[in-house]
Amino acid sequence: MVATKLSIAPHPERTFAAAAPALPKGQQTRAAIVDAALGLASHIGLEGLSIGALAELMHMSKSGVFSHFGSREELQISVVREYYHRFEQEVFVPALDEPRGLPRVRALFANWMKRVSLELQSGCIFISGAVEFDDRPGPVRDALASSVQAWLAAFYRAIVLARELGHLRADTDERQMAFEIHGLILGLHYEDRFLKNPGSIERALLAFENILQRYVQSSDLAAPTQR
Amino acid sequence: MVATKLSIAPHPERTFAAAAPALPKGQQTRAAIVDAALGLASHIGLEGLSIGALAELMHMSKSGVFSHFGSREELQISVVREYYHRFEQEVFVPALDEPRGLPRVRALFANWMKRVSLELQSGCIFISGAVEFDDRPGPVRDALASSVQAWLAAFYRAIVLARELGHLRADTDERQMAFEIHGLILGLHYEDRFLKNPGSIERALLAFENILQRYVQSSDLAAPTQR
DNA sequence: GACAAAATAGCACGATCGTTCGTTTTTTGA
DNA sequence: TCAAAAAACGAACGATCGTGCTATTTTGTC
Repeated sequence: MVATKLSIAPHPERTFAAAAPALPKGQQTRAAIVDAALGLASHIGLEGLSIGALAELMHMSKSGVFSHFGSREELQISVVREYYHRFEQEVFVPALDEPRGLPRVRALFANWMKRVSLELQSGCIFISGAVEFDDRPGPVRDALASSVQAWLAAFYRAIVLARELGHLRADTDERQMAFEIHGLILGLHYEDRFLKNPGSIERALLAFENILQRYVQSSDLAAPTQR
Repeated sequence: MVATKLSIAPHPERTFAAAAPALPKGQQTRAAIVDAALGLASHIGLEGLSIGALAELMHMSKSGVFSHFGSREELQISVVREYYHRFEQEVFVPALDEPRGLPRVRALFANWMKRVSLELQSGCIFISGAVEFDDRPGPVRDALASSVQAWLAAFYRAIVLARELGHLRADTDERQMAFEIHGLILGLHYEDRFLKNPGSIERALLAFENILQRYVQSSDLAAPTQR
């Protein structure tokens, strides 16, 4: 069985429209709005997203922006979906080039780190959104949570594969390992972005190697990526 | 022997009990407002704090609440300070009863976990606040960041002490160890509170033991707390 | 119990928010 | 080219926000 895509299903109707790039004007500006909204939400959060500020940024009227979504919630959901799509393309897809098992786990983590490192200047809506919506049920929370779960499940599956291939110790608890790596990413985001602690990236990389040392078969401990 | 004043009340009493040393009425209601605001901010965040909602909760007028602080910012700062004070009393102070070194590090972590576990139902403003204010300079951010830094520095010092006492390996990187433990707490908060993943507390406890195993002198690896 | 001071209430302000509605402009397809 | 459809605009709404005023009530002190 081949892992092709993360399990979440984005826009099914978009797949066959790729041939003609002549998108209708509406979809075109809608995409531009979502793009701008994504940049805005990265800095001030999904809750901080305001249609007025977005309209000003787009040189449009409030109602012009609004009409593309019908509600603020729908705008937020569109932003979450777009963010997820980019995350998938930048982090998950390229790692499929690596052979299954430990190399792919390493690639997934490396891409994840690369993305988070870039986001230390703007912010990650998977993290800020989690805080904003952990107590607020609704469709935005659902979109956010299912996106994060899809990514974490993909990462988890890569770890399971690595154990099955004998790259990890047979008694490896894959959920435990995924938990520890996820925590390390969150620690990096917190300590660099909020506390402005220098050296956080290096600490996160080292923490990953430390975790690997505990779970990997000693014979298979491949050298970490050069730097 | 003359009855001496206990520094700490033997049993929790209502804040407005008659035994209080005659606080001026103003300070009294101010404290009650901060208490209510802390509860509110735990759920909806420091940014979600609104004076109107707070007034309704207190059965007071908006201006009555407002006059105690002079600005919303001052209210937020007061909440941060109160939260820090409680954190210090519940997590840091009790751990001083444990002997220096590894036992104290264990106690600090155990108290930290106990507190976070309780907060999984409400929320931790050191975490939500970090996301809300990571990009927003100002006095609220300063109060928040210095509070967090004070706590993390205290935890770091306990680790340094443990290494100096020979409880940890001589080559222990204390900042690295503190980073890894902090990340584990953040992972617990994220996965339990937002993703509602069961078993997160157990994973966090196990992650702590895993980290300890890496840094502790093998001869000094005291048994983890019974359960 | 009187009186100054402190605490609280009541009201209104300007600003911003998401949203609705009717109109005008632009795009689209035959 | 032209009419229908889609897109964008502009103004207004009700609500909520923090905040500044001036009264009114409550408190603490002789």
